[in-house]
Amino acid sequence: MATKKIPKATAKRLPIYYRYLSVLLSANKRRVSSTELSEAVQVDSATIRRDFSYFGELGKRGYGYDVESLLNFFKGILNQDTLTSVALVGVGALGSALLNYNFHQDTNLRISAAFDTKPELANTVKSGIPIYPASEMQKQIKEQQIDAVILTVPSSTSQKVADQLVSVGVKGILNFTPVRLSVPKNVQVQNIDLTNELQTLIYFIKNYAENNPE
Amino acid sequence: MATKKIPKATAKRLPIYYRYLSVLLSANKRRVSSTELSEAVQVDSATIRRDFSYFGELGKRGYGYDVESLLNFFKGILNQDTLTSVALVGVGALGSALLNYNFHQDTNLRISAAFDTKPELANTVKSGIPIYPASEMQKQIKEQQIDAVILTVPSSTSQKVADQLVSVGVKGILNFTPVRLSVPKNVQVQNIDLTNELQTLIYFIKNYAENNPE
DNA sequence: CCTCTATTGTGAACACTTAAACAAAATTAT
DNA sequence: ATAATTTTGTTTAAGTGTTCACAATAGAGG
Repeated sequence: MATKKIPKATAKRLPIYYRYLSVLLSANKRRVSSTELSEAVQVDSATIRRDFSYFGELGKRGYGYDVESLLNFFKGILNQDTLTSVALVGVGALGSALLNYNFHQDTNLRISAAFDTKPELANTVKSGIPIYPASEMQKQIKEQQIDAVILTVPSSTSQKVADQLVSVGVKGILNFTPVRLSVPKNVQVQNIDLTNELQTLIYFIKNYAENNPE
Repeated sequence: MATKKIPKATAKRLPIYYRYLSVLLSANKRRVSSTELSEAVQVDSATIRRDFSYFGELGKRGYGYDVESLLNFFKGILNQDTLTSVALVGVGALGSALLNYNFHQDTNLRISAAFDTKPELANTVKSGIPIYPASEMQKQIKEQQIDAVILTVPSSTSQKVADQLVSVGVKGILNFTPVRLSVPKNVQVQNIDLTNELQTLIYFIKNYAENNPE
């Protein structure tokens, strides 16, 4: 394991830091303090320093952090020095939008294959990504050694598809279906439930008017 | 304010409970225990009981919870007894997919208007939702008294658009752009950063693999 | 009726997360 | 060179969230 146990809350903020550091580097900023970072990413400066400290002493007292070396450090932590290929399963409206989404612009991530059951989509190319028939899903995922998949199939089939993916070695699923997938403990699931997010937002509007959650 | 202070973590789980209770009711289940719920939604049963207890004593000892009355109770809590209209700003690939997404199927939420700067989209209808030119955004939002907005514009304009929305009384933004919006404290922002989610998933795969297949 | 069983609701312990505060250390100014 | 300033890294404390464990209690079965 590359690093020792980083708190989950910290891990979830790493991409936020990474992105903002890229912005700073593009703007030719040499150094940055935790206070400056704090304003931009809206995380308390003490939390930022604490987060960084899990990885060692990355800054200099009285100076701050060197943008370029910090960015390079996180590049390693976030596996951004090698290209990671992911697959997308379910080329409906949302799936198509994600095929078109430029993950590769900000990160060293790309969707290298998509799968769908609709015969008319089989063996076509969308946003530069080949779409294979569902029947080839397991074979392709094994061959391409893909271990992360974006799941945008209908809810009714999501558990079945997840089982198939797990059986060919997929280790992580970005699950856009509202179903709470049941998978082995060594498989990571990240849920993005759009309806829930919207419902939660409305709830917060009505009930937390004074505060600023998240 | 409808309810006393509900912990944020609890609030975020309410839509999950709500959805599963709907499923149970459709399946004509009369009663459910926290243990059963726990398996379905993958939240510890004690956590479920604690969550419910913030709203009072909703269950019966030795029996569990009555599905229908619990569902109706949460329906009120989650403002599901009245229709809530939201707007969508930015009809690109992702915006279009969300216009097509059937929020109204599971919830009493619908997108009632969309806005975009592209002249060719102005005054057209997509997935049954009217698209207005950006110039009419503030007027329409005021007139329709919309207080929640889905933001799917390019990053470069997101803060500017957010400011415009806030100035006409928008109280909540579901922000799909990677920019951390700066808004007054009484405005809620819920961020969905697709790149971050994918990056975090990859990080978890590499660093939190427990290697305990079931 | 009484006994047995199931399951809640919650006090208390534990775990995780955030943030205040400040000594230590490096930079910057004089 | 020295003093003033800045800003880190970390100690400590407070705040949030989760889970255990069990008394309290409702329902079911004699």
